[in-house]
Amino acid sequence: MPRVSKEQAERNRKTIESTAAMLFRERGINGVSVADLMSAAGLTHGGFYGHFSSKDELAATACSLAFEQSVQRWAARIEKQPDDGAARSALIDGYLSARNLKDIGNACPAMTMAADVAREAADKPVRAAYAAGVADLIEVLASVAPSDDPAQRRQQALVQFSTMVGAMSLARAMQDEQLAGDILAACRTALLDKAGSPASR
Amino acid sequence: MPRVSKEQAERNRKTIESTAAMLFRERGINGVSVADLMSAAGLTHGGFYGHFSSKDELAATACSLAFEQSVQRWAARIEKQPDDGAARSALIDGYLSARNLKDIGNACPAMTMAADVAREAADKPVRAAYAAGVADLIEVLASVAPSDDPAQRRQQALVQFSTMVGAMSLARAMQDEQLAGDILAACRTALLDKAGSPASR
DNA sequence: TGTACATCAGTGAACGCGCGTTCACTGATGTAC
DNA sequence: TGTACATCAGTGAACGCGCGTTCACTGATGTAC
Repeated sequence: MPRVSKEQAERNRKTIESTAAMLFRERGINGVSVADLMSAAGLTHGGFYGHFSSKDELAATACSLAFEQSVQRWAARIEKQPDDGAARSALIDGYLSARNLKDIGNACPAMTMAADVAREAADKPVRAAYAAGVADLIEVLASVAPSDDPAQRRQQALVQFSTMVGAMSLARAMQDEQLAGDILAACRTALLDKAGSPASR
Repeated sequence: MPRVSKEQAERNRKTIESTAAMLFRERGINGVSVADLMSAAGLTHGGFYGHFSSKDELAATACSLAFEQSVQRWAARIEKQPDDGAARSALIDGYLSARNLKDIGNACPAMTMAADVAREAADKPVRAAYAAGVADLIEVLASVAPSDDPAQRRQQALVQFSTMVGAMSLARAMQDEQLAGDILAACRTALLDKAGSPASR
């Protein structure tokens, strides 16, 4: 059983990272023990420290990975749309969907990890990873914002992103309540109205 | 030292509740141990179970208390304003202030406790307390929303509240970063522009 | 009002448990010849 | 290519620690007379 090939070891490391990226979003960093995580990755807990020096280090790596996946998913979605207005609508619809609510493990880490990160010490590596990830997502959002002025596009992206993150945070805490659906629907309507360009609607 | 008067015991209970309402917002429910909490309240941990049957029960009570305080603070602020537009501006400015960011223990529980609550089991008492609290805050917000139609006022309140909660969640996770200030400023500008009635500006 | 005693709010040691992390060990992998 | 052996990825028991909760105890409070 022990001593696996270098290729397999590297695959195991990637599995641990992507498993962590999902579980940390679903249950929070402190809600997933190293033993839970390794078991979900099909390994035993002792091997963890052969790949990472601490759980904190993995938290930062997993956070970066989650943001990277989100950025790529957004970029792919934008590319499929005919123009910026349609791209904005697609991003908003995808973000505020009920499907996204039920699949927290793959949802936007800016929303799922905000509280975890806020309560970590300022020098913990996960904080830097989170801040960089948020900046990246905002940049993507700004790249398709309606204004012609770059500074104003960024303002629009900041507001739109805040609304999206807040709506999902609130909706998730309600869960089966009807209020969750109301929040998502109201924000979807408001953001689409404001974000849609004439060309896209 | 032991056996304190009934009045003192009741005061101790209130102290535990209000201390929990602050600490749970600051550090999260799981980030505060019963011993931490009781010590902050000037007592020892063993006495806790004379007041509450479990930490879960206190979490619900503390959550309700935090929302109650927020609702009352909002109501008091609204009463001081000449009209609904000014009231909206005052609420938005207060919510998205840097002062609020630095005083998480007294900040809006909808934002500080969202992730904690979302990860609790659906039948935990804190979830019901949170959902009820959010509904209350939204009602207050809707009572001063700009539209004449009640249904539309509620939509406006849902969107505005989502933006406020999202902006603070993101800003808090950034902390000393400049991006935190940018987010708050952008949302303040956007919400005030949209929310301000002609009478108030 | 004063005395005797039952009550019970608060104390602090102790419980079982799960956490992050360490470490001696195992045996397939990778390498030297 | 085949053999001998060093390496090291993964295992699982063990560590110290802090958690939520329990409980025997203490002594001021509250009450019966």
